[in-house]
Amino acid sequence: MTAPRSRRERPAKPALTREGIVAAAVGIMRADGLRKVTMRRLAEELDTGPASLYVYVRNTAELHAAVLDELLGTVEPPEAAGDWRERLERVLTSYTLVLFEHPGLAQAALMSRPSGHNYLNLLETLLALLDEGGVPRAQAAWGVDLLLQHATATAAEHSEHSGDAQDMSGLAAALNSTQSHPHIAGLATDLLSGDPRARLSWGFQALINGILHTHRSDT
Amino acid sequence: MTAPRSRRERPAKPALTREGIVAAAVGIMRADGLRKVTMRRLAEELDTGPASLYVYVRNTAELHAAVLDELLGTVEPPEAAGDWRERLERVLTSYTLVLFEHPGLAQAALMSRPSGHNYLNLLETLLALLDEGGVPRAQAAWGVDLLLQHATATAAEHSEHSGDAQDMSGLAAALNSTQSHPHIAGLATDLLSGDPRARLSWGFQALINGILHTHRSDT
DNA sequence: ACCTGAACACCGTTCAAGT
DNA sequence: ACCTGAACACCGTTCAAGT
Repeated sequence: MTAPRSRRERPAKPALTREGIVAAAVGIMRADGLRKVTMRRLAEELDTGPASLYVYVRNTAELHAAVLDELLGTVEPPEAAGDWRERLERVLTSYTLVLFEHPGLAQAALMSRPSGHNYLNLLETLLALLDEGGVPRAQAAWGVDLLLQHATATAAEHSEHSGDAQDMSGLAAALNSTQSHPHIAGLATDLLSGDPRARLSWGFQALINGILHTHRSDT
Repeated sequence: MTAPRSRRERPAKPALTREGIVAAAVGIMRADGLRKVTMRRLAEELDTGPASLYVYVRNTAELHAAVLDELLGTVEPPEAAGDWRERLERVLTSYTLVLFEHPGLAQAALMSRPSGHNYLNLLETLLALLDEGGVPRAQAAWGVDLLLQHATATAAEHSEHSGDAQDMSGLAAALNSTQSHPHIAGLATDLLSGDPRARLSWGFQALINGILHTHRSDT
């Protein structure tokens, strides 16, 4: 007979598992942001020391990668409605919006060549849509990277725009200096122009058009 | 008469200036990589305490941005030879190669909406080339961001590919699972295929084609 | 004004030692 | 095997106090 567990030990200190660790990491991220997802904070949450985590996780980068893949599970699958371009843009937009909430993860995604389960599903979905659109295989293979890179980088850019006046000063100065930077000055309004959603959408369309119409001379 | 400086004080502890600080930071980066460019290490190099640097630099992010702009001074200006597309690709490739040496800076560039002097010169150059190519102004304004984002993100991806077997395992598994991920499996070779220079070049061409042929419906 | 010592509040990772 | 205490080697940033 095993010793009866006292009901007083509230969280009952569950045994460490990789799943439990990743779940706790996701929890911390949702509560306090990715920056607080550190080995030490995570260990504290799990009522142990940081060294214990290294049995299940190689390092902080791998931990962040695992958290990323978890989040990727919430990307919406493509609806049946619309042609392939519309559906492609919708999936990519959903992916981008998921990362928008956690720009730190987008940074991690950029660096880690993700290979998690949910990431692979997303990749498969995108390739299927490109195939449906009749995009030549060689172009689709390289093009899908372009699409994901744009989405990921756009989300990563959304980090703490720490910039106050400092940020503006450089570009603003150039915008007014018709002398030294005529083209920048001439496009003043448009360079900074507005609606991020419209920009993102145009970006995807430009990318799709480019992928569709740019042959790979090496094949 | 000022006190004669002893010849023995070799580096003579030069007075702190923003320029001197940034120069020292660049030196550390070239010697030991961006990761070692920390306030504390920099202070040590300048024979002072970290607190002193905050008179000249708001924080670490701003320091990295300054180092980035310094490096951007080494991007090669466009040659006269070739049509606008070739010259555009050459400038962008030069920019990418400069960042390849220091992926950490590419990461910084992605996040910081650079606004340094050398960055603005680069932006002006790119816009001039797009204008020469007859790219409609509205498309050029948004397109230039797409081009720089691709270059920057590609360089940023070049960070420590810490991945050994771990990295491969996920994608490799999918490549073989014709069942669950037929499109990935079908493109196995091409998804990972080779020459980064060829990929980068094709990427720029696809981007240029897309920018050229994708109207902005909001104008 | 400029500079600094010292402190506050953290990090990742390793390793010998325990169970 | 799994887990841990303790240590090693660092971080960024602030602030009261000095010159």
